[in-house]
Amino acid sequence: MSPRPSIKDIARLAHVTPSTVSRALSGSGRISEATRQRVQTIAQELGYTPSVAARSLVTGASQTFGILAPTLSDPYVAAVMGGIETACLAAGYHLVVASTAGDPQREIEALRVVMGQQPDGLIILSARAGHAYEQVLKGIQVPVVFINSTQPGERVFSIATDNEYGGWLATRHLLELGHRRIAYLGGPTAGRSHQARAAGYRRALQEAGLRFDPTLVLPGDGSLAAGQVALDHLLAQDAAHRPTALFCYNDLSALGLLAAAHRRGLHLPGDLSVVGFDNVPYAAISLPPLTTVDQRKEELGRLAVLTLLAALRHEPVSDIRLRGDLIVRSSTAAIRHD
Amino acid sequence: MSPRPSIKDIARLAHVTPSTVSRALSGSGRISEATRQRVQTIAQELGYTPSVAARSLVTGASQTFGILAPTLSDPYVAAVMGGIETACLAAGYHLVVASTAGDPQREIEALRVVMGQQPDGLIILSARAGHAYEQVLKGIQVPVVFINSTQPGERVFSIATDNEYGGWLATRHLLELGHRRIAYLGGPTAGRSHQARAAGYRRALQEAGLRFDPTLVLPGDGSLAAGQVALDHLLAQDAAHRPTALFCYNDLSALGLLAAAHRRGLHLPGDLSVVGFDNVPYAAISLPPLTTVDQRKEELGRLAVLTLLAALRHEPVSDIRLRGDLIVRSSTAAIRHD
DNA sequence: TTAGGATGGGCAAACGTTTGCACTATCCGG
DNA sequence: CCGGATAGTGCAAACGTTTGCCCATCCTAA
Repeated sequence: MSPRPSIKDIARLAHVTPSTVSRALSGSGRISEATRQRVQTIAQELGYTPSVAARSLVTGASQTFGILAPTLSDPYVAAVMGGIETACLAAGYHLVVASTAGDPQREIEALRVVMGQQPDGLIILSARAGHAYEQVLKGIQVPVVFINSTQPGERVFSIATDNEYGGWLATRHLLELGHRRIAYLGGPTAGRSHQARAAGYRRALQEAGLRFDPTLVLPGDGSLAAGQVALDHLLAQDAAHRPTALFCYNDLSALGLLAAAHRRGLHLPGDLSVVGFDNVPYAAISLPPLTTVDQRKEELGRLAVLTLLAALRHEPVSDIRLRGDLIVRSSTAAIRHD
Repeated sequence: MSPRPSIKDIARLAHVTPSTVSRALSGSGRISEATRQRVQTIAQELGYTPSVAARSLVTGASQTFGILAPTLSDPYVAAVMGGIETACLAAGYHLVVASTAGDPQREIEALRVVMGQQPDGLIILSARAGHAYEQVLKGIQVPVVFINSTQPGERVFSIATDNEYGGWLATRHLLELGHRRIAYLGGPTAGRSHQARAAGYRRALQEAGLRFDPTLVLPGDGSLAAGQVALDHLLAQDAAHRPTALFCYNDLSALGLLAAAHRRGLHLPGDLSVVGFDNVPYAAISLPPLTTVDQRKEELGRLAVLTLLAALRHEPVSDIRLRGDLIVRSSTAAIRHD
């Protein structure tokens, strides 16, 4: 097993110096066509691949982006990663990933690990930013982009779903179907995304000339269980007062509610129209398939990479709010007039 | 924005040479306690992080594993990645990932990209191995481990779910519930995994003293649609002959069948017990929740890393077949005796 | 006192690449 | 026929680290 061929091996075989080989391979500099051909052929035959280590040592750029994510096994994260990966490959960048498991201690550790690779940029996926990052980020010289969270700092950018718009979109859809008593099942109360979605919900109601009724806002935490609890809550109300439609903070709680509704013999969307948020894979095959707001996850990832790329070229870049699309399925229907 | 501090900067401040700094930081070599302290303090203050590029250039090891996956957005891949990532971080290794999109052309490209980082090992997740990899793999000096597929070669290993066992497990569960007419909804006919699961199914039947009935094997391809088609197929048979239980190649087709069954008014598990394979996240919340064979995905990833680590230490390693667990939920029930 | 070992640290080479500079032909115009 | 531009290539330094080897210094024991 011979050691990997280096630029010197090629040089020897081609009867030129290493510098000529470098130029011939990179295409930069003035090189005769003949030499270029010869060198490239030999490189091919030897199965030469340049040493990134050596290259980045001298150029100072690693052609690598670092990714920090709470976990890789979550479908949402996975989808964003997919978008990141595709865009990176296209731009000739590599990806170094580390997961933080949501553990603040490991966040620091993961950041250290990733930075060790000297990435040219950093992408951070983290539900709750702040805290740990705040200080550490100051010591970082490369551009950073947060996905669906923000953080102040220079050379720090943000790509996020427009949650307010999404909430508005979902609610307007229900309004257009004729619903007037529309409830909102909330998410983690401290979360920005929950508040933004709630704000969109309220704006839509207001634009429709409806008064906001606080009793129609159900507490939740975005879990499956939250959906089931919420259903109990709804059924406890007397039928006359019961909302005819429900916008859920996310698909997970909406799906939990769907399952519970099914067990309780509630007919959807006849008895209740439900809209989720996220468009998780399962929403397409639930019973009934769930109307939801798609968080263009791949696009989030793609834009993050593009932002990094632009920042590296010192082009002016600004934060991006991405508007999702409403995916209408069968969990919503026009209100019954009976 | 000053350039990252190097070992030389520390050396200057500590009034020692770079070599001493290196030794003090790495803990190797004979260094006085006082010097070590001083150097480490200064390194800390400067926020020094070693240049992996320079280090791997001289040591020849990059402390990096390369991952090749068809995509990152698939939940199955994501789960395996999670296991890989955790194990890597624990071992102090980095992760460089590239996705192949299942495109043979891009597979080569991705492999080239990943190898460019000079990883110390390679993990390949690819449903269908062979083809593209066969030749390229020969030129690779580092150990390689395939997950859920195999490939001959030296320093090439394999970690795979024991599909035969899984098929046997699922079928035996149904047998223990009293079922005697048990159908199997197949997967992609060319796939090894499909054939192994089918083999397990047959072995279980045989052990129970039942004759294998080819008409109980339904063609499929592992898609949602396949499950729906399969249900039509089942309902077309006259009730007396209809199987009372069904083992599906994977959860996806099982879920497709569940949804179709629901639409057709079939009562599960009363009219039909269904077992899937994979334990996708959604299986836990389907209607009814799906009994399935768990593919210990995180464990697959973890073992892949461990195998690589062992191979790098030149310890003897062998391929691993991993046995999944049966997750009993509500889509299976004892046969009705009526 | 002195030889010998131990201890602490410096020197310099090496890893594989890139790139500014210098150098030699060759070519062109005058 | 000569001067200068230009094309093609070589030289050597530099990137940040690790590590084998050597050199002081100091301690210990005979």
